[in-house]
Amino acid sequence: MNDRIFVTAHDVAREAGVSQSAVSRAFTPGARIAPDTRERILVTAERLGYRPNLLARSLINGRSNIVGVGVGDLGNPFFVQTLQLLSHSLDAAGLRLLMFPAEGGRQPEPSIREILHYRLDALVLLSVGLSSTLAEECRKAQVPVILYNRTTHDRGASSVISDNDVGARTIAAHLLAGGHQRIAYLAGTDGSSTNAQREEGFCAYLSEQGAPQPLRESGQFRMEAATAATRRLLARKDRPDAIFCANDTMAIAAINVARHEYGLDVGRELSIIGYDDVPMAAWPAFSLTSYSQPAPAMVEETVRLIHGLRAAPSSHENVVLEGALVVRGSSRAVIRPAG
Amino acid sequence: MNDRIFVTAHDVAREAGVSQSAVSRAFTPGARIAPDTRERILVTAERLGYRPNLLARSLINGRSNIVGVGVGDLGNPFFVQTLQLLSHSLDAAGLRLLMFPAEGGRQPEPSIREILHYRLDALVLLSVGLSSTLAEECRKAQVPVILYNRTTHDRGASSVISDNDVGARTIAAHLLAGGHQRIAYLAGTDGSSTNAQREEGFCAYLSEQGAPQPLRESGQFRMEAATAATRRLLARKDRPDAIFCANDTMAIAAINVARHEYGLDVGRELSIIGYDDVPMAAWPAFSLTSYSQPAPAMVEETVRLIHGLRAAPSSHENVVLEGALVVRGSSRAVIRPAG
DNA sequence: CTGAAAGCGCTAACAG
DNA sequence: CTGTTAGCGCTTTCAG
Repeated sequence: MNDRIFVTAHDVAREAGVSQSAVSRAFTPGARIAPDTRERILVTAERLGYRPNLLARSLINGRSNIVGVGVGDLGNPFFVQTLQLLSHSLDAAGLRLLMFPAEGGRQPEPSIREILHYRLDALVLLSVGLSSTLAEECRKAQVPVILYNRTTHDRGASSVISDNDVGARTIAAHLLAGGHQRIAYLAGTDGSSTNAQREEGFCAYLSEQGAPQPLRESGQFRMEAATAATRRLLARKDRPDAIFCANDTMAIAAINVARHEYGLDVGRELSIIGYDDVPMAAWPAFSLTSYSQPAPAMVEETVRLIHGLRAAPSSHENVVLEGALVVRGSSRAVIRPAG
Repeated sequence: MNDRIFVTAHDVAREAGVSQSAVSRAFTPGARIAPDTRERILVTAERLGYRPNLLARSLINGRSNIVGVGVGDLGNPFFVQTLQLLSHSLDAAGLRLLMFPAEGGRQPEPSIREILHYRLDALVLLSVGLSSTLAEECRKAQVPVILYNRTTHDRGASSVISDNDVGARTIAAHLLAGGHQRIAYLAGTDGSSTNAQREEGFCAYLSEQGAPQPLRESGQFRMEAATAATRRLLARKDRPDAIFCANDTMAIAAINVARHEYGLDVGRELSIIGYDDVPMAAWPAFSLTSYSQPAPAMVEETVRLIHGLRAAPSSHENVVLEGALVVRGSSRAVIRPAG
């Protein structure tokens, strides 16, 4: 089955007149080897087109230098941005990114079970839920898990999120300050910690301020569902004057519907607020008020966690970072003059 | 260095009272093994939390089942879409996707040289140029290369593109039919085959029809550069009445500038046409006329090529698919009545 | 500083 | 059908 087409350390050793272990040492950073021997070996290796087989290396030290990344919805620019940042950070840290599609948070799909068979240094789930069976599999396989933009009660899994409670409360305060009377909440995926925290914080703040509870529709964090949900909201007789969307993707969908289907002046007749502050939110076409999640810092923390977990695979840590409200044209900041 | 924390086939064998090779066979699809023996082994393995080490397996059959994917700019939705499709297709084919960041097409960056040390089944470059040194490295490492949305004269590399010449000519015809007088071309990255083909086809058609050559600015296929380039075009005294942008990302940038900085009525005062037909192009906020590249078919072809190349690593193939013009509101289809 | 030798965990003949 | 035996290509003691 093996075609013996690859150049191996043996080939180089024979050609350079040294032992195979000398070749290995020449390619190992801290190894004891005479500078000129090393040089000779490297030259020979270059000439033969030799590359150390990382698979074999990983087999020995039990570490692949590969990080698995489960990605749910790439339709969401926030995760695209995160993936971009993460790929660069991991790359800089000498780690490889093995990506696999991961829908929903139900059963761990076959691919992820498969992926665990590599000796992953860590598994990062980008806004993908961690089922308890998957958590168990990872524990068995000694693969540390890091949830990104999600948390879990499962001990043993780490997580990196921003403070959704503070974010949601800040948005609620902003809307009340703007004098909005009929506020709606466009929810994300039910059962996700992200939606739960944002919804709870939002409702709690309104309640504390004596404001009525918001109308509620679910957009599943996705554009299509959010489009339908917004239509339902705007078709009501008691049409809301503000919609807090649990992420920017849904907020963009809401703007599209409000502006192009209902001809509403977004920012005056209807305030729309998102969450994430994706690059698109700043485009003049949307000018979306949004609560910014610090993606670069979140990714940095993720990579820091990965390094820590490589040393202590069974430890875990839950990181919460601060975000910030970015007010733009899609929301009214002050109370509109009567009439 | 090795902590011996993983359960191995030996452990399972001892526990189940069989040989280690029996365990191997239990996990190999077509292997000759008694059903009940297999069952017993699988149960024991499950209990101990055993997983075959794919690294070791790959070491033997010289094939990692991993496909490397070089990604340049994830700011471009077309590549996000492609990455999404590709991750699913590869997954369905039982292949893993090892992603790495790859800027420009100059020197092969360290990470990609590193990645080659895995026994990749193939290397897919998403709109990333293939330098001749990298091509050489891949040839030496026996890793077949597939360029996606790019071509190269380098023999040995395969490619999957859509017919840029036809696409560009179709757009030119559409603009001429709309009676446009001062046409501009917003170019992509200089030196990329993609831009070269689109520009040549576009200019050739105009020339053949006796129309003047277009104004030209470069937007490097990116939003920021395209924004600046559009400003330069629209600041001219002889402002163009149509801009063909070499991709949708630049077209969106152009629309933003035209509409929000110059207050132009896009589609009437100024026609803007893109290329790729990304999902966003269909949003009412943009309603962008664009030439659709068949991403699903292109990805399908890519995966088909990967399979073929696994069998015959040194062969290669260049695939060209057909696209289609999608006319929307950002361009005028018929000649505007005089006055 | 260097070579010989013993594996890492697994698959693939080879006998039985 | 199953156990034994060689390795895959590399790193890492252990002698020298």
